[in-house]
Amino acid sequence: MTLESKYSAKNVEDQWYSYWMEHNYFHSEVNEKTPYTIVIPPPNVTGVLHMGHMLNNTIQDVLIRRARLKGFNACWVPGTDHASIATEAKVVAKLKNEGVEKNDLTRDQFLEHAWEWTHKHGGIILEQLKKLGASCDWERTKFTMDDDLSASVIMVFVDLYKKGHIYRGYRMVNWDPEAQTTLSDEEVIYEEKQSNLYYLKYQIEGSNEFVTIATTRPETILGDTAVCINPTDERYTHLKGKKVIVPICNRIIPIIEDEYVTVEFGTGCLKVTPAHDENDKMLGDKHQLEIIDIFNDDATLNSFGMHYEGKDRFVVRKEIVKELEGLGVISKIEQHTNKVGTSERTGAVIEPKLSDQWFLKMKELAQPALDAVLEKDVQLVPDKFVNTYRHWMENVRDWNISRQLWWGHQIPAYYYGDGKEDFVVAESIEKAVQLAQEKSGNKNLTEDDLTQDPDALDTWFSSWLWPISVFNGILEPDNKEINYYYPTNDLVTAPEILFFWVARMIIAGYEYRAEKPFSNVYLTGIVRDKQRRKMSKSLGNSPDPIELIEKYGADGVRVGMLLSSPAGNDLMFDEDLCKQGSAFVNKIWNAYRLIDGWDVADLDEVESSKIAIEWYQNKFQQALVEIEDHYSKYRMSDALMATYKLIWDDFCSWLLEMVKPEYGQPIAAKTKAAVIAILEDNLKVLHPFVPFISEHIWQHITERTPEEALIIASWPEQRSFDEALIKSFDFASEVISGIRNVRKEKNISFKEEISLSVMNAEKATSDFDSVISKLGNLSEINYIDSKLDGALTFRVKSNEYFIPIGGAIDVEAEIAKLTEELKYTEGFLRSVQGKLKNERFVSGAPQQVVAMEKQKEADALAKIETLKASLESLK
RNA sequence: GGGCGCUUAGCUCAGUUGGUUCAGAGCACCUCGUUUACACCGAGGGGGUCGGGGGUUCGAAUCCCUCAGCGCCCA
Repeated sequence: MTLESKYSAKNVEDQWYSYWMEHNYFHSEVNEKTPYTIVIPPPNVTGVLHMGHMLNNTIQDVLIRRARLKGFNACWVPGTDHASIATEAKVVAKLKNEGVEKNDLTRDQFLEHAWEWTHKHGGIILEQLKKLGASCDWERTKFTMDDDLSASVIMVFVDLYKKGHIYRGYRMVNWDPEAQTTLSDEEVIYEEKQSNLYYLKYQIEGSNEFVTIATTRPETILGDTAVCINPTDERYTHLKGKKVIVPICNRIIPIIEDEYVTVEFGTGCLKVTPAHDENDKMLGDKHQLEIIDIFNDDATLNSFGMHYEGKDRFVVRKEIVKELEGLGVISKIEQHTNKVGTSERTGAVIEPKLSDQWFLKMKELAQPALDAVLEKDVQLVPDKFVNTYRHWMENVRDWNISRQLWWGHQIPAYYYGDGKEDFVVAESIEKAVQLAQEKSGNKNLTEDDLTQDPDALDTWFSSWLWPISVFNGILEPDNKEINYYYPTNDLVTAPEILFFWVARMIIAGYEYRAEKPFSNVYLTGIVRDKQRRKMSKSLGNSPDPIELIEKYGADGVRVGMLLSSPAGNDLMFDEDLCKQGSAFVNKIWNAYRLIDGWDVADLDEVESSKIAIEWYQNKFQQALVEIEDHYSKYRMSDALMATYKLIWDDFCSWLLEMVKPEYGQPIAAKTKAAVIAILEDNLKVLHPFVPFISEHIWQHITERTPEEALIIASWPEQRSFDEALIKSFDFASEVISGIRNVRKEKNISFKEEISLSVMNAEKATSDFDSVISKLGNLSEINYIDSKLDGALTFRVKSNEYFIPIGGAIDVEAEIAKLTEELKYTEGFLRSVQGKLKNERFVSGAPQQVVAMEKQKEADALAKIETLKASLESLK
């Protein structure tokens, strides 16, 4: 196989992804090995890849590939969820475009369109993940509306209902009038808005007196059923027990007293609209007020809106203000900033609305999930999220699981009468009939008498089962797959859905498996642009991931994503990071081209190569420990950076330069073999980050059978290493730097050989002399006892090095340099001695620390001696 | 209003129980270099009183208090 001089990511990546697929390396089956399992956070089935997915899935792929190399039975289950709100909204919009209204269709007709849409757009995102190199077990791809997963959802609903955890309640919900559905609290975004505070005068019944209330929503006065004052507010004592007349509709409503009212806010007098405000609802319940709902589902006014019937709430607000002004009941209008809830999905202003909803009681179910995290049975990474998690779980509210949508799992509740309790919950209509007959005592009930609840379940109500249901652990709780793969190991997801999804999965895990769903939760940051704005389609500030991959290669993009993504911290994405990633790939490529180009000969191994290889083998082991440590703490960017520096600095800049034969010269066969062996270990460590180029080079080194592919190779074995050898090399590298500096200062070309003499006060090992010689292009290294005249000097610790040069030495400059070094070292010595003179330090600090300070003192003294002697000889 | 967290080099961030020159890394920047793997390169270099103030300690980026700014969650 010839080697391309320019690395072409695209060809290479397509080639090896196909190869991996062809040999089914991603597939996992239950076997005797230890499993390592990840379930993908299922993206929206009709969604497309965005930067958040890129980050998230790169991390998962790094983890799964590493686990595979470490010999685990690695299984990464991919899939998608049905995203009921988002998908239904898209289908509705598409139909609207074609002139079809959702309400003109039957449920079945609509679902047909939705499925069509799903089949047409579904799974694109999974294909995109392949471009990234994701090594998911594609044979296991799941969708939350697959038959088995749907059956799991229904079964769980019925089960929880039977256990008394699910109930039906008439509650204030966040109504999205545009999507015409309920949103959970978490799907509502509160935005600060500039609005008006209107002061309205309500006439006191049987009097000419008025009372003034303040409101931001004058249109809701038509739903007012009381006015509330604080019982301690002396301004209104005389109003107690009286009634007021609501303007326009002239409804007579009571004045009630409650400490809830803030005396200082507005006029200290509150209008109460129980149907349209959460707090007013609370007051309404407490004081048994009438509830008057003035809105239709699309937020236009209903018949209670009188002459405004059919008009939108915001239109009415403007018009009613005019009418009120005309009536002379507006006393003033103030500017006011308040927080307005808007829909995360449609952006519409949320309308609080009372309706019948299904709720899941959370308190009891949440307890084991809370304990699991507090006891670190489930570990959150980074653990700063534990506090947030605890706070949420301790104050958990019941989960509203109804959505007024068709796309999703229809709630398995069947109504057979008009009474509040005239319903049953069952897996199928047949069972429902049976239950309904029993419950009603009416043996004549048939399927035709039953109406299924039209609402669908919240999408999270299916994805909370994901780690169980993908292995069919709900329907067949004792099947061998669930027993083997569950609990999974790591979950990688965004902190935004810690409560939506992660907490609920843990809850479901304990409820249905009596066990956690995963051991570790790695919470990634949010991908933001340079201006710290969250990347989003609407802002148009997100690069197209597929274009990025085409430009920089998947390996390059993976490195780019990981370079700056510490766990839980937001990632300020910058294309330059991908550039850096592809530069790294390029570096690896060229290093291999160099090695590959060496001609071998039956030569003795040269001294410098021998020691260089020995050094690198030890250095590699040291790096391996560090990398392992970073992985164990899920510090992915640090693990990558340690690998990056190992390859770029230690392998390329040092090792290869040390063993590189002169141009055109052959290399000892033994040396090349050793370098190749080292390269192979490097490739294994690189593989999780840059799977494509590592496999490509691996396969090029020699002919490999499918069983020998890098993707299923074994991670390098951890062995002990010689730290002293590494330290000696560090010393030698300082000597080499010293030589380079002298060359640079004096403009001595690298091609020109020079001689080096050393006064070895440190008794440094000569093991690396051959290396110093080679990289410094030295003609010789002399060990001497007295100073060399007419030479340039530099020092490493207390060793002094001399480079004789032709021509005069600039004595003044040398003296200046030495004086500078002396001054610095003396200052350093003073600070060290200051510590050592302090009795409380010597007695108080640990022995080790004191010993180190003494060593520093000795080193400094030795160096000062060297410097002084040099200065003396120059004078 | 309540809770949690953050502030270290131009940028993005490490810095584990206070103690190896601990003030670091990568990028960016500056200088030099057409050495035959790589200019997506090589060799060097500059740059921070660790947000301000106070305290504990022999010793503080690290612990405590306080002020300022920012972010997130909940109400």
